[in-house]
Amino acid sequence: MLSKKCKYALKALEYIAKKGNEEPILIAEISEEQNIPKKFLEAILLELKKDGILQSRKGKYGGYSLRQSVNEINIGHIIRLIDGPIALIPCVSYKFYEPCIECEDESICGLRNVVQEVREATNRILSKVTLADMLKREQRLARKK
Amino acid sequence: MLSKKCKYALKALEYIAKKGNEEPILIAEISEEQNIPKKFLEAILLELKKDGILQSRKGKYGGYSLRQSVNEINIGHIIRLIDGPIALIPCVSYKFYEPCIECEDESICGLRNVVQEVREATNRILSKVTLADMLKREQRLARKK
DNA sequence: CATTAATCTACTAAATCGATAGACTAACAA
DNA sequence: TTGTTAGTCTATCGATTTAGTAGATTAATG
Repeated sequence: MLSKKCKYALKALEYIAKKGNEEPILIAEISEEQNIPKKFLEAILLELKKDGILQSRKGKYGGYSLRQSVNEINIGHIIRLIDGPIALIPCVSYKFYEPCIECEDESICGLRNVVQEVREATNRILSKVTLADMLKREQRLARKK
Repeated sequence: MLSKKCKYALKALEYIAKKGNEEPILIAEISEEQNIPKKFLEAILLELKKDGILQSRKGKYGGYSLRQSVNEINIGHIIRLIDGPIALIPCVSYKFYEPCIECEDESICGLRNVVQEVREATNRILSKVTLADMLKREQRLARKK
């Protein structure tokens, strides 16, 4: 399950993306509009900045804005950044690979074999979806109503 | 990520399945052979029993055995039983559905739309894989080596 | 230099995870 | 009918993670 932190991150990114890139947006504004605890949001935005997704300016007329384009920002990447591995077991994860302690020989592990398939399927989807896509989906869904 | 508990559950089931269904198997034996803390394993097997997957007998010649056939025991079901939802957000889960508090209208949520796709893909795989399949995969992988 | 707004450090409450201890109960056998 | 065996139930515990708060600090602007 995605953590609240991760959902907050995605909502904040959506909010910033929707407002366009003219001028920086205040943490306080995002916090109020999206109902995210301000102090918590600060930490989240900072993480996104450190990863190069956002940029910020201090002081008056300061705030946050996108550093990457909405087409570059990948949803799977955000999830991994905030929540860590998406894979169900670490021994099938590319980005967070770790051998299972309990497993003597992962090359013959049946569970690993199954979970690897799940991982591939998940990745096939997530690797393609960007922030721009998510916004498009939102518009499409709204039109359908 | 799957919890240790869940991996223990799957390993225990594999162990019981491999030994065949002649006579009940002791918690102590599974614990030693699979390196699972005994007391922890007790709780796990009990859960599997309460769900109807295992059966048990107390006292001498007692122990645990499969109640369902290896073809009936679905891996996704075990994961959901022990760890809860597999879906990345509760609002796309069939078994553990819950609306997102922060979301006003889930029918137009872009994230939900993406995660729903992931869920479908995951489910397509997991709904087909049984304990028997996992054992077969193991044998196939071992032969390939 | 005052104001504004992001950044940094530190802390806390609650929940979850992994595990353990010990009393209790059912099955069997002598 | 009593001792032994082995699963069941209740309770607790330490460590870690999650969600959130408080307050001091730093940088940009006017």
